[in-house]
Amino acid sequence: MSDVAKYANVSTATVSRALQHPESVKEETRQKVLAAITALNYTPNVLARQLRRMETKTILVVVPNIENNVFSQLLSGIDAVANQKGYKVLLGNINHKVDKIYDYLDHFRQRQIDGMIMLISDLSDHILQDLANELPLVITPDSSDDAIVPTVVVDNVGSSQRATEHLISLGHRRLAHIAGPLHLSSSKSRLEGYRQALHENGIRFDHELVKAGDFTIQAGFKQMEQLLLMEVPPTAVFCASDEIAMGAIKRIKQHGLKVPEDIAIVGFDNVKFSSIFEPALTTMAQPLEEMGRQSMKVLIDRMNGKTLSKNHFIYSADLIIRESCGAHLNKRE
Amino acid sequence: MSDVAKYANVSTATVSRALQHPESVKEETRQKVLAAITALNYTPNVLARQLRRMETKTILVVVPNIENNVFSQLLSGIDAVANQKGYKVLLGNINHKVDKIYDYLDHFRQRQIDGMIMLISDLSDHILQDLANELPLVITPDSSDDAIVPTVVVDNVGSSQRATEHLISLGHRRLAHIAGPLHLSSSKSRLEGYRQALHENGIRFDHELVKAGDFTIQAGFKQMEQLLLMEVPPTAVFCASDEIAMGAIKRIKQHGLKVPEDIAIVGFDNVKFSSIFEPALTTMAQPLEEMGRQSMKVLIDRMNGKTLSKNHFIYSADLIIRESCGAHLNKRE
DNA sequence: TTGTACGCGTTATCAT
DNA sequence: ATGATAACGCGTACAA
Repeated sequence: MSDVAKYANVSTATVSRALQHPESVKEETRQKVLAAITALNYTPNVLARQLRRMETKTILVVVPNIENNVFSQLLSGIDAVANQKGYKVLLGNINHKVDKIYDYLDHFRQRQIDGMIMLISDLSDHILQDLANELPLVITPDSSDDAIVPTVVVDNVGSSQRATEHLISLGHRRLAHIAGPLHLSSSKSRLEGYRQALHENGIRFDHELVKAGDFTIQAGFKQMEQLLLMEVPPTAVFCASDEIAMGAIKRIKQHGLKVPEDIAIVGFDNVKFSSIFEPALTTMAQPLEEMGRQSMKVLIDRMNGKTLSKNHFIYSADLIIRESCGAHLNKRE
Repeated sequence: MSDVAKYANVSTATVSRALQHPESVKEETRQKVLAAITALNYTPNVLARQLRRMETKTILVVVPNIENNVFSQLLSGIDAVANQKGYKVLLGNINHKVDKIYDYLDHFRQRQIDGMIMLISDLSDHILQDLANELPLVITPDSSDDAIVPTVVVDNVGSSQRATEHLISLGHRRLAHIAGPLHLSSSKSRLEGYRQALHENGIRFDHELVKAGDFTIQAGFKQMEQLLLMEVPPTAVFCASDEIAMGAIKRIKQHGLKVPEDIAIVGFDNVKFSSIFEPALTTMAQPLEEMGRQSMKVLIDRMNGKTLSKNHFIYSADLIIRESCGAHLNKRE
């Protein structure tokens, strides 16, 4: 930079200004500086700038597992607006080991990041709160409703209620639910939506018909097995994720039954493969990429010190009717 | 840091030494410093350290599209060893827009990254070469064989040959190939493997039986359509990716034919969903996570200035036999 | 073994 | 509108 200054016959301060606050510099000198810069092929040292400004223009995204399509879609949205706004995104794949979050927290303590988006909610509320007091933080897509931390979520209760009601409208009265890990609030909310749908339609809630595991294919397979063992198995199952739904369907087929003829299924997420699965999954589509974008936008506002009028952004999921629910067949009476 | 120094009655230099070169400091003073550090709850400012050392301990991973399971698996492996070795990984999702790579190159010019792993090979060889001269660079999993840049790849030719030979061994003589984008060397190599398998088994290579698109389900669907239109359609298809295979199978079913009875299919990648697809995909499994790990290891060596005896690391893919190839049925004669 | 002092490349403050 | 200078926090050459 001092070379540039010399070459342009100005001080380093002016060079800096020409780049940072072009309006505060005479057009003529600005041109001189610019010329010098290209002549010497100078690029600013961002490290020094960061040290001076105490900011990194970098955010950290903590993700439970990149290989899950849900998270990669969110990540994709986050990355898109981050780039557009000049932020870099640091990947924090904790691979389901919650403890690893603490390692990443050091990044912040050492001022290596300006903010953070968490794609996981396993942390207790007060830890999150402490964190949020220290640095700009946004949580998505799973968060308890009463969090004071800004969140971007889908209306899990309402969406699940609609999914369940769709099955009810198809004539089902004996509906099961395969939930995700019940310590996650999204799982709890989806269960709650299922329960409300039953309630409003005068169907008794039965504990036996609710199984919980994690969000994987394997869990769906295993929980469905339990359901099939019942004296009177359900005629429809609302699954808390598409992967669960796929696992469940696989198990049903193995049992010699058909989906949706014998048992109807609705999933959640609208994961990429849900449309080519057989039968194609009826599912609740979360606008994941959009939610990722919004998370980043909220975070940026936060980092810029804007006090937001709104802290929680709630999206609604779309019911995508395909084959696994049986809506395309004759309705039952 | 100066606070720590004061608290411990030493100079800042000693504090620094106590942390960087513990052996060059008396045990007693080291303890004093450590005590002061915990007492004041001091954490070093990494930015300043980086400025001083001119290194960031950060690498950039350029990925064509995070939502693709192949890349997220690689990323997962990269991230794992990066963390372990104290590196941060910056995500560069270019979303198939090759031009965006140039934006990321600025990160390097501005010394924001120490090295780079590219999960894409669309760049011409000499651009890559130029890049590699400027900074540590590793390319995976798609790269031309003659690249001077370090690469971590799968043996595409050999693997594809084995995949094709598997179909031949099942009695097929009229085999088609649906390739990926032919400007990618991995696509070219897979086509070459297919060709060699035919050649070595005395089967004439027929241009008509080779279709190319990209690696997506949609492409597989579309290319299979062409194949089905032929007067004598193939009895087996080797697909350059699992997604292509899924699309192709979908089209075949729509046509009223069965897989593998009427047409046998082999895919490539062993993507997560390939095992629950119906029929379950026979495919070539790349050790993607391991390849990601290896890429990061090679990059670290590079960044440490080690001259590697070996620049190209070639993994072999495993043939995973499931249902889509028909091996579980009676063999044809 | 430890302290002094400089420099890494910027940017902000204060003068001019 | 511009220049001189201090400061960001650390690591290291040199001196002691």
